[in-house]
Amino acid sequence: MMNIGKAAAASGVSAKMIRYYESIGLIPPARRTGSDYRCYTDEDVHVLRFVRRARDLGFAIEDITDLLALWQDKHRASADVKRIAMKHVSALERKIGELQGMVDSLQTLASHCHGDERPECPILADLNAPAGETAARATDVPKRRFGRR
Amino acid sequence: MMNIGKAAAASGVSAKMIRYYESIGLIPPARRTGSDYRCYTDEDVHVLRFVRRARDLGFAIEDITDLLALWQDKHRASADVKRIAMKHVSALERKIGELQGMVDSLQTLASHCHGDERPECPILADLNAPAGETAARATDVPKRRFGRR
DNA sequence: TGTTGACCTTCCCATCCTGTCAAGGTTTAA
DNA sequence: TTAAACCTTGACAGGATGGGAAGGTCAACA
Repeated sequence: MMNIGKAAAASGVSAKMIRYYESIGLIPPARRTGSDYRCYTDEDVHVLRFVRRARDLGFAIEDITDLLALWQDKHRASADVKRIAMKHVSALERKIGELQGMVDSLQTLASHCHGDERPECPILADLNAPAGETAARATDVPKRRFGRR
Repeated sequence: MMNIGKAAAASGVSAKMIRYYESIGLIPPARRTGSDYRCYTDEDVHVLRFVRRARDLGFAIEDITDLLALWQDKHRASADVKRIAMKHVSALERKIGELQGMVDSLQTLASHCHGDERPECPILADLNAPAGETAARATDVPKRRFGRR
């Protein structure tokens, strides 16, 4: 049995986030001591580490809820886990594609920019351009920018 | 001269966001009619389109502030523009690397997962693993997940 | 002229995850 | 006993965007 600070250090999840995960129901409410301190078992820490690792892999909280349930279900089908993972991989790849499209556009533009003290600049010229007439747009990706998750 | 709705349609920036950009000082306060309606010139719309395109390229509002200033500065040095753009490219590439690391880890794990009705699952086993002992971690990237920009 | 519907205004709330800070209670070690 | 190091809840911020409520304005049509 340990305090939230110990559990945070042991799991790699900050005390703040542990309380947050509890508040949104991702993890069950912690047991409390007489003075209302949360206390955690090694098993609780195990759960927190699971959550931490899943976050590091970029899973959304919602997915983690599902993964946790499967993790604790001894009769789960691995297909269910795999499906969640592969759906996430698709989302990641879509985002990578968006970002790569931005990189490509910018590099195309920058390659034509002198980058000296003169004011002429194809990068600004492109930003300037009425939609559709822009030079660099091999990869037409925009819309939602970074992950909203 | 047009209302905010027209300006939004003409620029591709929602009325909501036009007001927001004004509130944070990215664009100057719009002129108003007698009844306090904002009104915009074609030139104003031109600015909004510039902002829109820059957002599509993933630039943060802060960068766009700088780009707008350079755009309007006839004596700018193209090097200044290029520097902002390349800094942004670096940030994008770092993010791409992070996401790609997640994808690689997940695909490694998934490739060893039967994905059938049996419960054994290396994906869960990895999430389960005490930090450091995990199988898939050729690309050690995690930490900050999606773009916080 | 009156009504209707499509605009516009401001202000507040929510998202998503995380950090920081404040005010106050508890525990522990010196 | 006191000070340090914990813990508690609650509030606020941030980045960019959407949603909605309550109320004012304008244009077209009967």
